[in-house]
Amino acid sequence: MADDKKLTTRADDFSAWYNELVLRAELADYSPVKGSMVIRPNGYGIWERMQRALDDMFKATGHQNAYFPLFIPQSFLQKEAQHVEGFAPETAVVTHGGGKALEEPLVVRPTSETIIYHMFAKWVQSYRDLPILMNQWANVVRWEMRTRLFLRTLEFLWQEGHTAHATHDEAEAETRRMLGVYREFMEGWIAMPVVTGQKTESEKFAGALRTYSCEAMMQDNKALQAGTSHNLGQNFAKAFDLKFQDESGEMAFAWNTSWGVSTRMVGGLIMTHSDDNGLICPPRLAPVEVVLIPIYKSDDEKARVVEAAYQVRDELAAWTGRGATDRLRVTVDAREGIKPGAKYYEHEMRGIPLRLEIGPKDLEKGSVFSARRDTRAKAALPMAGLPAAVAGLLETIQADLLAAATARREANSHRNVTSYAQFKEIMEGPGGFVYAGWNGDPAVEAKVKEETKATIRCIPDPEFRSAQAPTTCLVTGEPARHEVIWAKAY
RNA sequence: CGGGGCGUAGCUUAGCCCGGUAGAGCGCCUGCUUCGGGAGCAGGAGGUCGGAGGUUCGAAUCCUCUCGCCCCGACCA
Repeated sequence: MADDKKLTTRADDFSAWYNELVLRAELADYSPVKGSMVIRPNGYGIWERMQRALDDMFKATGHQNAYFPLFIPQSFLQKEAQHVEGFAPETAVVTHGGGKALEEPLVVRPTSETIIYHMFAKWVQSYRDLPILMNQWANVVRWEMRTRLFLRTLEFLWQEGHTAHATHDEAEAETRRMLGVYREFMEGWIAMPVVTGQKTESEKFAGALRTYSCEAMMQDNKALQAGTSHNLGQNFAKAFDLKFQDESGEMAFAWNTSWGVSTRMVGGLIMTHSDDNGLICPPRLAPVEVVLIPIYKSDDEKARVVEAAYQVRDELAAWTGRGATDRLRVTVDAREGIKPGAKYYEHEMRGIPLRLEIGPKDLEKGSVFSARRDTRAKAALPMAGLPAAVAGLLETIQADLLAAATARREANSHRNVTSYAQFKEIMEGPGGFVYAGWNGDPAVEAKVKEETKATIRCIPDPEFRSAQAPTTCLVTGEPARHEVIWAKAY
């Protein structure tokens, strides 16, 4: 068997495995422009399902979609000091249009705070105009030096929520609410467990008061920041003159929040679940949940089996037990000239959660043969009541993926690390999340990053903290101000 | 931008050191036999050897320049 049919294994070279998987599962491909990628239908289908689920959740929490322009006057970016410092180095700038030099260059948005709060300022006069709860689905451009399919590309797709409130507390509640929405989505749909928490000063968003994030652990034990939610305070409101008259007639600056998740989550999905045979996609996000493969020898068998396969497909697709709008997503792979085994490998590479085989023996027994993508467990399923059984199996797969990923994360989380030497050993060896005390000094973060490449991923929310809070700083031995999570990150 | 690899058919690559008819595997097309874990046989299509210049009777191969890609680092969702 030719080696080029197999992926590089995760154990051999995680990075090569990831790249090969993305290309071979036809999720994405390199484009002619360095650092940009084409998202192919298999990958875009996952993104579309992510969008739909998130969009429903945003609407359910009172947000409306809008769309703001791609081009932002360069001067806008400069109005908030932290913001320009953070983003100016990585912007693409348009200097010419229609064959002429522009009077003012236009920045291709790296994020849209500036233009959105400029517009909000036009729309808000009174406290009665607040809150504004808005979201947009858009592409943004950040001129990154080193890129990686889905994880970091020059251009990427995301959503950015932007809100304006009358009070700090309301903005803070919104910031936390949306972080919770992200967590619910990541765990419920991507089956990717996350630790939520607050970013340190050095890791927070440029221009924010506070940044919260969802941190996931990939199979190489590195952390992936999968989503962020920012309490922007009044920083942008002051920069863009976003003011309102409050109930007592006083003028006040609004309080803003912004929050975003991107196509990077597709990379997170891949690196959370997949194996050396290819993609493992959680059923709820899989464009195709079930593939049916007819198996036959003679022409006579073929006719019967293929017909039965299409009947089963129709029966599954017509089933409304999951709700009328959430039908089972099923296809039949009746291609001729390709042996069943070859089809198995192909669908496994592409991550279809459940395979059903239908052959003469199954027809005789009134059953179909099922094979799970995640565990590769196989079992016969009776034809009677098949839709409910399939739906149940898919739910089991979804739940098992989350459980397995959570168990893996916990197995690679270290909670009783008290010496810096021990910490270094972990970071040089297996890696993972290290929960430890920190004295709150940014210089310590910088030193540890320099020496081990690990950074503070977050100050975890209470539910993630250790039963016994660490009392001393991992590095200096001084009293700890926070328990933090250290890890190498993407 | 620094370090390390690499550009030969759609993909993976041999050939390069030592210049002399561009080869293989996979994939693709046609036909027959196959079909419950990557099928076999027969026939076939597919190449400006990344690009430009130079050396030479002759360059995939030697020299110079150049473009691009991947990996590692600094930066980041």
